[in-house]
Amino acid sequence: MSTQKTTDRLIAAAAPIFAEKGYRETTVAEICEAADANIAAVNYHFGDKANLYAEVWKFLTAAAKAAFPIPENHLEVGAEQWLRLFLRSRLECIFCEDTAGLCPKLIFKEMNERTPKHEELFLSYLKPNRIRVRNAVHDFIGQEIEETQLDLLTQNFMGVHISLNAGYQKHKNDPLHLHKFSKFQNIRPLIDQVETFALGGLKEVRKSLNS
Amino acid sequence: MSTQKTTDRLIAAAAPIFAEKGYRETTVAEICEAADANIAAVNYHFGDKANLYAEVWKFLTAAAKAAFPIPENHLEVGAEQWLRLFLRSRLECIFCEDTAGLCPKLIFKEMNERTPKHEELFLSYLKPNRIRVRNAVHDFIGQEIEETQLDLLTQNFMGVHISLNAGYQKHKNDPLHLHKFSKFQNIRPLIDQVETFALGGLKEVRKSLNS
DNA sequence: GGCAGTTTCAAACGCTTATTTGAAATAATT
DNA sequence: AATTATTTCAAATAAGCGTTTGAAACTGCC
Repeated sequence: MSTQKTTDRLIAAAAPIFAEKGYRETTVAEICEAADANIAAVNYHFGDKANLYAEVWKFLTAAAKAAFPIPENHLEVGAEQWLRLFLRSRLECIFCEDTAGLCPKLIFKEMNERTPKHEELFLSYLKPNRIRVRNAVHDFIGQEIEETQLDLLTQNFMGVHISLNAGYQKHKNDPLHLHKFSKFQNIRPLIDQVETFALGGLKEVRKSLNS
Repeated sequence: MSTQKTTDRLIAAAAPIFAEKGYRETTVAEICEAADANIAAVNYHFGDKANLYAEVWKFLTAAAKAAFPIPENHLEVGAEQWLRLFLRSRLECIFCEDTAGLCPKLIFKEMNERTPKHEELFLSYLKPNRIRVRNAVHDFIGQEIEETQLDLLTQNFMGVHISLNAGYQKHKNDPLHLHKFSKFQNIRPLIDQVETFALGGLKEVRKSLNS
């Protein structure tokens, strides 16, 4: 039995389970078992399962932010540099194997599950970041561009790390070899390559908008 | 009451529901109601819910393939051209609004749900395509490249349409404006832009591998 | 030590949902 | 028309799971 308080044990135990299986497929029974707590502990301490889930989000997003910090926006370092920093930060987080690494997994699971807290989590944790990226992309393009086209481009840029996360998560039955991205391999050149791809895409679009 | 056979009505009714809500959140009760069939119809005709789900996959992947056909592989048209055709085919399918358009939605839902048929569906419908893309990307790069790097690049390329699909599916609470990609808008320039992004990324990586 | 407040516990409740059942209705076959 | 096979039906079954409950154990305070 750990010396932590029960609430902390529950959050810590729930995090990897929610990140692995998503909200719906995770049972409070298994969380309580993993936390060495009684079946009623979740409801007693958090009211219900959904509130615990929201606490896990708070916990993991904070962990990820602390582990891979980046400038608040692109104004100080410039659009291109900030986009690079953003992408690298996300990629390192995806491939890291400690608590912070659970954050992308959790987000990925939430992406196509409609949990009771979806709206709230989305607005609190995802939307602000997305707007920052959009602004940086806008600045990077540096010229007139349709709203829709800018949104599309932002989605494409974000998609680079999002889909990589997705592919990485399912490594067990991936037909390719993404599971080789492990701590046993030097991921630097891989991250470099992804950066090249993403920025290359942005540049090509910028170029096409000029002509 | 339709004149179709009950099995066909069940598949046709189940397709949009599974595509919208995923396997787990879909109940056989609502499928039967939508198909104007009795609650026991699914088990009688398909054995269980999972088998009906597999039939829906068969049905929708066939519909998508028929609606947006592409050459079997890149050997006839060349790697770059085939990759363009592949991407366009996928994008048009994502944005189309009839039955074929349900296929990407279904795939998207399956992506992070572990349904009883996951392995089987993955091997039958997803893996072969992925290998074709990988081969085309390999050819496009046209030089020595690490296995892992090639897989990564393939994932990046695939990710362009996958994440776009993801973003499009959740248009309702998307903080940006992806929901504007509707039939009321001319999607041609948007598809062009995505193509520019994806191919631009590939070219930049190819260039970097040369140096 | 005694007491109030807090936390833990095992059992039970209530709800949802996939599946089964056995009879009734319908279709096919002779 | 009669018999058999197939399909439909409403009700029942069974299992999973979030939540509640009320008693027991524990903690801090006087």
